[in-house]
Amino acid sequence: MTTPTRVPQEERSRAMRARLLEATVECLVEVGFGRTSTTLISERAGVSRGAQLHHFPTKNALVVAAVEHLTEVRGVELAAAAAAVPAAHRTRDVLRMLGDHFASPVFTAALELWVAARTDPALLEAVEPLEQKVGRETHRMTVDLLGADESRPGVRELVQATLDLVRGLGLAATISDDSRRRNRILDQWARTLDGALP
Amino acid sequence: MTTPTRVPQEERSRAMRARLLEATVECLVEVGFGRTSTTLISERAGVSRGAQLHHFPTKNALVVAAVEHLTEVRGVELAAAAAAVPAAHRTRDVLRMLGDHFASPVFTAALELWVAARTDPALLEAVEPLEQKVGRETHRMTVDLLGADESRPGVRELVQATLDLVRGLGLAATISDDSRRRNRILDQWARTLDGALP
DNA sequence: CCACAAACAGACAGGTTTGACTGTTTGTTT
DNA sequence: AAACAAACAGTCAAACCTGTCTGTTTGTGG
Repeated sequence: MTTPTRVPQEERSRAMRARLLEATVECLVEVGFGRTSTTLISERAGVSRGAQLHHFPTKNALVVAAVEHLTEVRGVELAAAAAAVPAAHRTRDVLRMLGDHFASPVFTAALELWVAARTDPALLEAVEPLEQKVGRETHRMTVDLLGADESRPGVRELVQATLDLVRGLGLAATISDDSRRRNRILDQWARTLDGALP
Repeated sequence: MTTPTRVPQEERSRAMRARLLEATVECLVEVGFGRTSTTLISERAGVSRGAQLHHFPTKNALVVAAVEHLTEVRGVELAAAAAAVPAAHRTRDVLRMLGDHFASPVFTAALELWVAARTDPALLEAVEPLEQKVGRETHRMTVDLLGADESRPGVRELVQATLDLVRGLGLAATISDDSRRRNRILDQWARTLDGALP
């Protein structure tokens, strides 16, 4: 008796793909790349194996698409976080924001892909350019937020160091998330940076 | 007619285990944790599957032993590198030494285990304490090499930041090893550190 | 020299994973 | 409405991985 709600193919397809990509990222975070099987993903997404194979013929196709999706999400989250940084205590708060992002699940998922890609040429091909893109964008954003003058010698390197630092902190956070330690370090880094930059 | 060279059991056993552990680490570096199978390890080590299972009944036993072995190696390599740092340009050379270590294959292997351990309780139990130990030792060594005075406020955090920075640089190096970029960043950080520390 | 235990070798079963394949439903187009 | 294509469902074979098991060799203690 239910009216067979008509749903256009394109939308169905898009929803299905989105669910699969979301599930893939969730699996990466929760069980890691190694144990993330296509079966697990389809179960988690509530999608039949047939449908999954229809949209993503191989596991690699699915994972690569997930990489792209994740890059999108990371960009959006970063931009949102950047917009929320207040004007006062600029440096400190910018660093804390970066530290938080690089300790979040999206970064964890990216890390899993990053490490997996190291020994998987097909995956590397997808991961490397996107990661570079995110890296460049993050760098530009950070320079912007800090109001740093990159024409001065050493400034560019300090910003890069800052980003590599939060990456290192993010890595440490995946095993033992000690946000107090992280913030202490970042606060001190902020003071040092303020002394060295302008 | 060859004299059947008599080799005591203990030595044979030790050599066999060493070969297996070496092969395990090599596999971690070359194919990653995910694709590292017990079969692959035994092939690579030139050890029969039976012998392998005799010395390490389960895969986990083997990997855990490899973690311990790797920790040993990391400690030795770090100590050796530390001893080789010259007296002049202290800070710069110490940082470059750390940067090199965290971009070396031993770190790559440790990274694979680190990431895998995040979602593998049994592995985490073995990795976490050893990693903390290495972390503490590295910290102490760095403080020593830099002649830093940790009683001053902020100094401890700066040393921690330095170590997290090289960790982040090491992570970046696993995909695109750009040692020039790394050294530029570290050199600048050395200058900043020299200005901030004493 | 003999009995015993450790070290070693290789086959085998149970379980997973992947992607191919066949068949069914649903939307679109004419 | 009919023909067609896309979306979806579920089964299956091949490959692989792990750990058990049986059998053989080699060193060691009596």
